[in-house]
Amino acid sequence: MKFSESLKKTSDFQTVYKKRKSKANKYLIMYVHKNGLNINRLGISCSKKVGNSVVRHRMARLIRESYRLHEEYFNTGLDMVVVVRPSAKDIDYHKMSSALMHLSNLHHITCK
RNA sequence: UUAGUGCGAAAAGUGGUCGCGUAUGCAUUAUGGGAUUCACACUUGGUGAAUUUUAGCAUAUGAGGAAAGUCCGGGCUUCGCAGGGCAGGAUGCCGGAUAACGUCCGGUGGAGGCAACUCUAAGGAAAGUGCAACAGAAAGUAUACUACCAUAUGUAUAUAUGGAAAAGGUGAAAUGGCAGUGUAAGAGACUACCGCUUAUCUGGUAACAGGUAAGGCAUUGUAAACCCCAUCCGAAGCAACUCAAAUAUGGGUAGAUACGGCGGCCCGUCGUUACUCAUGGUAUGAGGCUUAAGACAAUUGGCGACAGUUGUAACAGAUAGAUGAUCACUCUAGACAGAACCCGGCUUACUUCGCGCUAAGUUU
RNA sequence: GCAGAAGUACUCAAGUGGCUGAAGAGGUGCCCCUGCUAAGGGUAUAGGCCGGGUGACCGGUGCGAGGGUUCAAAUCCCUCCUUCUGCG
Repeated sequence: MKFSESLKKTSDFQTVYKKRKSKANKYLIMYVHKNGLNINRLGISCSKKVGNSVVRHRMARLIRESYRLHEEYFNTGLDMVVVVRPSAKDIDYHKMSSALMHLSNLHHITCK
């Protein structure tokens, strides 16, 4: 990913959560927080309620792939945390991608 | 064909486009990629040159049979260590395999199944201690409620004394089983068969099996109760541990009344520098990290687990954690499920296929 | 990844082989108190699930699940499941 990194520290996750700026739909919850840098940082959270390790890993891959293919549409300077909800465990890439872009539009962080 | 039982194999495939980890190579002052223009051959597209822009590009390779549960065993690392014992824990028919095991293989006894076959914590209760509720006369030193027999009293019922432990009843379990002899009634009191115990013979490495003789039945069950006997075990775990080590702490040297804050200014007061050494081992980085008691094939030995020899290919190694997305085609339409130091097992989850064997039915 | 603990009525829980037919507390039901409610006091039955009975009640099963040892298991042993905790 050219303009982005992953969000790694637990404290980074906590700062994003504490802003309490969240939007949600049936499959995902998204938290957004301005980080003051010129890159985006993406964090993915997927609890054990969603499924076993194979399912959780697949969810993370789908979100990362959808973000990568739509990367140029996003504004820069953002920390994002995407939480996967249990109803998302059976969906395919197209639904996941549309769900992610839907939340991004709700947050007004896309530039096109 | 149906039902069952044992063993083995695989874990969708092919191609295009975009994307990720690792290794190697070439680059990081024009090598490679992208874009534009021109030329060549020309169906998409390819090759060469120039300009411009960018930091990468090319090749190879990349999750499992259970990677899972963490139930056992071992390697490895650190700590401890002259040697031994106690405590604690584990195992427990016999023989073997193995680095080791609670695993595996081959046997013995027992249990289940018509059978193929499967299961089996299977040492010791005459070393000692504990426990056995309720019921029952009595639960381990045995004992006598009903009922039986004899004698005495008595018409009889019944009462007292004695005999005996077969029948009834209780219980999970009642002091060998069954038949006969015997007797007042009975009893291993005696006899045959079976069981048990002891001694002994034969076969077997052994567990054990088979036979002979004697005893005359004592010696209930429980050791997944304590325990006894035999064998084994030091503890912790890659978040182990090793190396480098910012900051910090302490010391030394240099430097200067320099700079900043308080203040109108001076005085005063507070804070601040550079280099170097030591301590300690945090943030962070690197190692540990993948070639190993390894896999596959052939062959030799062995009933087998397995061992020996030869040959072949030798590439996951991430660190908030890499295998994905999408399009097309094919088929049987794809279950359970993701490495985290590494191996050997066990257990659990689960899809499909093949082969052998057993029973019943049908056909020839 | 490694190491450890727990699971019993609706809730908190006692119970370490046998009168558990499951103690105790909270909660629930009824009554008193009050004009009404809360608080307080008194009292009673059943305790989950299945089957039978008009009913009182009766039978079976049940201590996370499944096996085993034992005459007998919530308790002892084994294998799974779920929840929680610690280690940077």
